[in-house]
Amino acid sequence: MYKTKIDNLDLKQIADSGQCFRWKNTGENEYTVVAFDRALRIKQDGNEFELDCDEADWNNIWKSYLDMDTDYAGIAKLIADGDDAHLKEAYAYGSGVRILRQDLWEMIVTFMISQNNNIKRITNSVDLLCRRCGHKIDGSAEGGELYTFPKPLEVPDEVFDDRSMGFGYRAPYLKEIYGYGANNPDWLDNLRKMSYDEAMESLLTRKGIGKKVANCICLFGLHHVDAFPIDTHVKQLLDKYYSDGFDFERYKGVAGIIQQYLFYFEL
DNA sequence: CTCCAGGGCAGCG
DNA sequence: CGCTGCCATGGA
Repeated sequence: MYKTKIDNLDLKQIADSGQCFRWKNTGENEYTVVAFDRALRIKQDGNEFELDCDEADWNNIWKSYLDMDTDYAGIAKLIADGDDAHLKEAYAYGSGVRILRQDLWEMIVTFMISQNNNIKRITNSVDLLCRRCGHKIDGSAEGGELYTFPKPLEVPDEVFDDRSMGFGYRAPYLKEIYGYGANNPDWLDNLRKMSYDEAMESLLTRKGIGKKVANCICLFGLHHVDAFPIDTHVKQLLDKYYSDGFDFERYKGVAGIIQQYLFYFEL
């Protein structure tokens, strides 16, 4: 058990913010998080957190995952000092939203599934995929068994042909990316070394990854915080509240986080 | 019944 | 280039 205080972090807000599809609400103010082939139970009481791990795991894994190295207080000040009334309202509503540093492969596959899809169906497909092709994580009996996210070579082709997975028309894209990942084992590490623009270019060469999905992968899987994914909701919100244009220049370097506040508020 | 969901692709002009 | 129709699927 590790205890710590964290500001600008709300488990429920993050769980509902549409960036992670494998968080489970396992109790009052308690979530079970699955990432990097591990599970972690987190309990929140205000800004006090109890994490079901030791201090070494916190320092080595979860501290980074929860984006403790980003200055969220500074972003709060940037918003407060500005004159964007709608953004201030959005921030007041979801100041506990963060951009998690999630597993890159999981983000690639998950956001390919997400295209022209809804969060409930995305969650269901991801869950079915993990259950069928991942392996069980130790000590995950209570609150349902937990599984790792299937890596390349861990998903047989027939899984993509199975209609009950709910992949719909995206199934061939997923089959292709799993094959590409298997044949190009250095791809993920190379992506991690690239700039935002380079990563976008590499991602866009894959079938089923367009501009929006590539931006989500850059933001959630590579932590390129300037990535600003524009989906149907963000497009609507930009039209509604920012018909004169959004001030990307002011929020350069944190635009992706701002986008997430706006997105979460719009939901 | 239609419309929509954290879109992208191919086929046009 | 931009525009359009289509893609599979379940819920509203």
